[in-house]
Amino acid sequence: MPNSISPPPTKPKRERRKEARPAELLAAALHLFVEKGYAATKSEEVAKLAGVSKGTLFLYFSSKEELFKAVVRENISNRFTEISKLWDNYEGSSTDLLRMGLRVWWERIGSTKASGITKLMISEENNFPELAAFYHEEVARPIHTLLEKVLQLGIDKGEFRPMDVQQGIYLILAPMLYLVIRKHSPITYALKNNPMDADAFIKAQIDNILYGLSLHPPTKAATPSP
Amino acid sequence: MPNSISPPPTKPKRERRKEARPAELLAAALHLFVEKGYAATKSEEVAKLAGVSKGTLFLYFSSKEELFKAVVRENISNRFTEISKLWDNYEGSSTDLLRMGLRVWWERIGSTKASGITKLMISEENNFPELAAFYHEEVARPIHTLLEKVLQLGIDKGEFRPMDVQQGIYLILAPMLYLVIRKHSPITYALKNNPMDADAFIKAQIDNILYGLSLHPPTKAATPSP
Amino acid sequence: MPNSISPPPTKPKRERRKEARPAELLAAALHLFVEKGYAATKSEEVAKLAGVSKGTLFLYFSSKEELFKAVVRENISNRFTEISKLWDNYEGSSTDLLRMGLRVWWERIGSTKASGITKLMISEENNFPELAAFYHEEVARPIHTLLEKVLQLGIDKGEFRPMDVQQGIYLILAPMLYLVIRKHSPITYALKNNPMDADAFIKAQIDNILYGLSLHPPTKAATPSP
Amino acid sequence: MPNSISPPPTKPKRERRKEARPAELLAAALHLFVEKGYAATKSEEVAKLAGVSKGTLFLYFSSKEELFKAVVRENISNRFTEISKLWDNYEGSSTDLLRMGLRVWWERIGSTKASGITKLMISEENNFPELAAFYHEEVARPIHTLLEKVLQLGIDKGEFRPMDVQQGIYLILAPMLYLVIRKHSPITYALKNNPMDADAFIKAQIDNILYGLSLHPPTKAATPSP
DNA sequence: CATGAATGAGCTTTCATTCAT
DNA sequence: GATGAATGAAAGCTCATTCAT
Repeated sequence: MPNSISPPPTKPKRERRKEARPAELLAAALHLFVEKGYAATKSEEVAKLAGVSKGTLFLYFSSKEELFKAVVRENISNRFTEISKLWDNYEGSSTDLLRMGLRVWWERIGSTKASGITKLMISEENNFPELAAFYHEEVARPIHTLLEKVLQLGIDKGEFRPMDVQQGIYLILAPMLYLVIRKHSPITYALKNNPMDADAFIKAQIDNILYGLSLHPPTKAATPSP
Repeated sequence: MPNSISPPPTKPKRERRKEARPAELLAAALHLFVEKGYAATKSEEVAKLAGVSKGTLFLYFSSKEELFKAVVRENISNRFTEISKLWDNYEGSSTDLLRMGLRVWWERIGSTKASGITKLMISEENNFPELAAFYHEEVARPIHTLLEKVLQLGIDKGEFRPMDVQQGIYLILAPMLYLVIRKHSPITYALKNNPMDADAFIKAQIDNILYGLSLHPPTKAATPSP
Repeated sequence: MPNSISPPPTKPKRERRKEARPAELLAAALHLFVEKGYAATKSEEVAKLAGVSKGTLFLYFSSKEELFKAVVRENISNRFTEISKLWDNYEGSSTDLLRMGLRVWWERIGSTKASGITKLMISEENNFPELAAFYHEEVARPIHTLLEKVLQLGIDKGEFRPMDVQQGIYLILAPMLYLVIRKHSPITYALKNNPMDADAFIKAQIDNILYGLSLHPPTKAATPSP
Repeated sequence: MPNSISPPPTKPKRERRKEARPAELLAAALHLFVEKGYAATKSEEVAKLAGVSKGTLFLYFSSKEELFKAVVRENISNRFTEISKLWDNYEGSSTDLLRMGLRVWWERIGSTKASGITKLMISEENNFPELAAFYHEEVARPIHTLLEKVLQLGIDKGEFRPMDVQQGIYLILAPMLYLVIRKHSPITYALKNNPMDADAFIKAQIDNILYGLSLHPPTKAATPSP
């Protein structure tokens, strides 16, 4: 080591992306937290997966808890607001909005690692009440509000039957949560001979929901057309 | 506290209650595991909640892991077979069977602490693959089979429309899982101004499910009657 | 002791051997201590092997340490004094005395479990210095003294050559200790294709010792005659 | 303590000495294991004696058992092969080889802490059968083989009388083991007014052995010259 | 800034010992 | 006297966190 006479010649420029570090750590942490759970994920593993040393992790996040919180925060707000705009600006029928909306949700969030956050929150909400509150405020409530608006609009426009909107919301949320949980359940996947087909699932659920919500259910749509 | 007329019962330390211990420990463990998760529950806490010392816990369960497994097993198989008999012997219409079945499930399992097991398994399946397999075999699969039979029978009898039975099963499972998760989610409960009404939820879900499943949906049933 | 008012009424008939209990416990303890070592022997095991409960063990011995001490004491003094008489009263030649003495020692002590005590003391003397001192006083020193006398007598009688008696003692002790250690070494026994033949060993060692000790070694004796 | 002229060196906590740690820990462990036995030595003590914390110990040795094994291995194989070369390449008479060999053994191994390993193995072989097998294979057997060769050569060359070589080996091993055990027996040393003189002991033993082994024992050599 | 060796609080588990029955 | 269920101090080991380099 001391006998490297000449200084490392090739460009000390482009000082490797310092800015990227936190993002890499968050990505690694998301992956592992989702994969193994909070407690079973060792901070050293996260660092290694991010390609840095243990010490560096704590340089950017003062504790494992803070890292966890950052992971949750990171994977929630941003992506979501973007999507909700789609809903806000939609011009078509409420029926189409629901169909489109859930599909887009699945493509952009549900099918990605980010949806693992939901499972994480379910598991850890008791250990991170403050974070759960944050999640509730930033994710659960906005979704509720959004769906509420959509449903109310559909009712007002005469597309949907009059209903307890709250229950209508659950009608939509429940299957999506189910889908997310199954997606992140390796055992279920591994053991079942027929792993779940997310697209078919979503279609069937939407059909059913709309069938139930609509005043005069279009008989065709309700019948699954393979 | 003030109205404790009788003097403090001077609870005798070192009570010998060999028969009762395992059940007490399992109850305590179920409570804490559901409340805080597996990793965050310290074995000494479980012992204390069960009114015994740390050592006693290990007298009955050789390790924390074994305790966890016992908790899962204890709250599953027994209770479960009992219920599935109800379904098997049912004589009425498939529609009624579904209504009745889910209500009974809620009363006997869903609304009790035992349903916390489901949430536990979702959270910990990555850490206990072997146990997850057990759960899958003992619980998930039987439920699937049961629902499959019910749905197929309804289709054969002309009560339900022809459908992809697999998706029909999800139609039923998803809301029940959602209900269970919300039940064990203190934050959701605490924050919402309107905590969930399980009965209303179940009714609404069943109505919707049946509405979608049935050939000629009775328009009345589908309309929530407040 | 002072409060023994009435004299022991002499057997309220065959009251199942209360007197035997300590002896049984000591025997069990000796066996296990020798077999597995002090620390690796659990007091419950000792009790079980003695056919009593854990509590009973502590009824007779106030602690595991006391039990250990009792085991050592029990297996030392008694047996030994008996043997040393043989030596004291011997009338024949010193050569024969040595031959006979070691053989008897092997038969009565060396080949029995009691010799495990020696190995135990070697292992535990640091943890039980007081006991080691006792052992030294009760066993090691008397043996030394005995051998010293024998050797000195042989020298005085002109049977043995003049020598440093201390070294002469070691000449005798070393092989006997070696024999005892090997006897209690299961691994050595298990692995060797040719397990040790104690009689041959003793004979060879005595021959050698006597050959070295004697003034005019009989050339025949030195040659092993199978 | 009073004559420490220089001020307390203010030893820096948290020294980084990756290279040196294992050796320091092994030395500490050897000392304590030999001193107190395996079970009675707490891992924290070992760490403290090595000047590190408990955690550091487990950084280098995955368990107490592994530490023990490392201690045994460390103090055996290395040192041992080195010595056996001396024997292999020896050119002189078998008599001289034995004299020289045992002296060198004593200087390089017997008199050092490393010989405590032998005592350790005797004490712990029941608890570590696998390790005992290793020791047997790596140490006991090679020694046997070595001595066997030496004795057989001496016989073939006519230096030694014909004999049962196996017994001849014991003739040599027994006193050396005795010496090692006494060396590590503080009580024996403390209580005796005349602590053992290893050199005298070895000389006396060798003389005796050679006297017994040789065809025409030189009468002078047999007589101890003070 | 980055590293990774070092730390030690904290957790599981064991087992000698106690004591209600 | 016996028993064995209950106890809790003590030991091994983990891993988030620190800090010398």
